Amino acid sequence: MIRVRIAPSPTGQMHVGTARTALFNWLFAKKSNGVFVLRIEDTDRERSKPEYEESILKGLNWLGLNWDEGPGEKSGIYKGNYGPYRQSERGEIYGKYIKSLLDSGNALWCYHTNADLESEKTEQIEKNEAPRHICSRNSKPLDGGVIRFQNPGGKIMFSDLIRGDIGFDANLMGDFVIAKDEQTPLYNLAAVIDDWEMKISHVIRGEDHISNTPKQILMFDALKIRPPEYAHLPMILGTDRSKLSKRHGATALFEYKDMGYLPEAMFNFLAILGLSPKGNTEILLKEEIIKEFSLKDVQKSGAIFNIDKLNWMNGEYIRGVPIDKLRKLCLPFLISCGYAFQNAEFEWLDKIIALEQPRMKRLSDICEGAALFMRDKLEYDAELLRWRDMGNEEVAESLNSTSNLLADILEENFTKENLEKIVMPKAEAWVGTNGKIDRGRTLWPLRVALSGLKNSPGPFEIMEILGKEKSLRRLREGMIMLE
RNA sequence: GGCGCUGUCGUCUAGUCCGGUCUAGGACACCAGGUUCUCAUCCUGGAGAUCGCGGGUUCAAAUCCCGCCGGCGCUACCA
Repeated sequence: MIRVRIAPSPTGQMHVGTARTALFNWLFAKKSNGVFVLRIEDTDRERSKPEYEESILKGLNWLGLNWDEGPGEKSGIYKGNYGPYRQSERGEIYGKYIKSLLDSGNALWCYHTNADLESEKTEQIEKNEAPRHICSRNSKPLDGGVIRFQNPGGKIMFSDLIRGDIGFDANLMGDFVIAKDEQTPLYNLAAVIDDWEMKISHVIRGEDHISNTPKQILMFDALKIRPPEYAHLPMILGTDRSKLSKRHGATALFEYKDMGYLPEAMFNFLAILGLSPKGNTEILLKEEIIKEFSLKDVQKSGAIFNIDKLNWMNGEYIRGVPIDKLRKLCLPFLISCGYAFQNAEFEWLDKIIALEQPRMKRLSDICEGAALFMRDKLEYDAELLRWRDMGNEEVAESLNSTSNLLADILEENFTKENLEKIVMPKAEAWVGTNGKIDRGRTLWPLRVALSGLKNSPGPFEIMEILGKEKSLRRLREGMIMLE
């Protein structure tokens, strides 16, 4: 039975790296009909915060990475997921193992002072040796103290599912600390115990854990239990190739949600970051991603988080969303930039959204797109109305004649098709000295007067949404600006 | 410093195990042309990688061997 886990520590907002690790674990589990477990590693009581745990659970939920078991009840806020395992609630289990390690002599109390340890370390570094502390039973018992693993030394080898054989010299690691006291294990011990207790078959985690692996294997051996398989994923990098961090921009999953990225796009993007799909397309359905997933195909080197590609991919996903659903997704963004809509206005809003859809890379782009329809008075430079070598009077004349044409159309016939049928013949009637039709003489001033923008959707689409009265008013205002 | 991981277009990668089919393929970004004015979408095309560097083996190396260099990670009573 394949059993995997994601074991984040709630010491910050959910990171995209954590999301990627979770995704790969989830994919591996789904692919092999296994079980995906969520374990909150909150043994560091100082830094762990409930709000960060919530960020993790919600983040997993947002991406659709549901976990398959947990000690708690299925809870409403996480859409029917179980409460997570928390290391802070498993002290008794750890205590049992720590005691057995102490009893068997595989671990012992160490009472060396920080100052002693520090000077020992400095000395070792000066001698170009690996910094490590080897502790013996002769240390003088004082208050405080920590529990150290009695490192038997030797060579440790393990076969990484992504990188192949990796070897370490255990003698270089010294007697590392495994617990603060008999109830409080540190990360490495807690992970070993939980992975065993939870029958985890494969540990799929970030590359930054490679050097923890030999220590964990040593403890598995001391406990006479079998270690899981390991797979270490490459890191997600910032543009300077260092581990993705805040100075590179957004690192929290929810920052991306708040910027208007769709979970489906994020899922797809994260899933192909560091590997490449077989076909020529990288836009893949969730089912296809699961079907194609294989740890063997995962790249070994770190991958830069390429925001350009995410933007493109998000745009692709936005284009695939049905309008009524896209409206629901856009509404919060519209509200946050100060636009409110009644239910009765949704039909009208939908037209705007449909128009902006091919232009959007992020949901937040809808604000800018909707602005030209929402504003009462457009503000732009009259210069913008001029097409090529046209003078102000020519532009005003163009606007005026178009305006006259439009005035004869009934309000209910203000549709893109109708408007086009009536205005286009005028636009095509103007032929330059070179014998070429110059539609721009009609269409450019018209579109600018309607939108106030250098770049915008077409004039007919805009007019359909604006309606007759508003459209004509904007043309008048344009003409006034030219005087 | 020590230990470990890693190195193909700007970026993500295919190819490396089993050397020739690789004048190195795809995706994003970029550039150009086309599609009713601009933008976006869409379509077509283009540019872009002496396969980190140096040796060696071979008729033949991105692919095998050796050396070097670079990048990153870990080096906590954090996880």
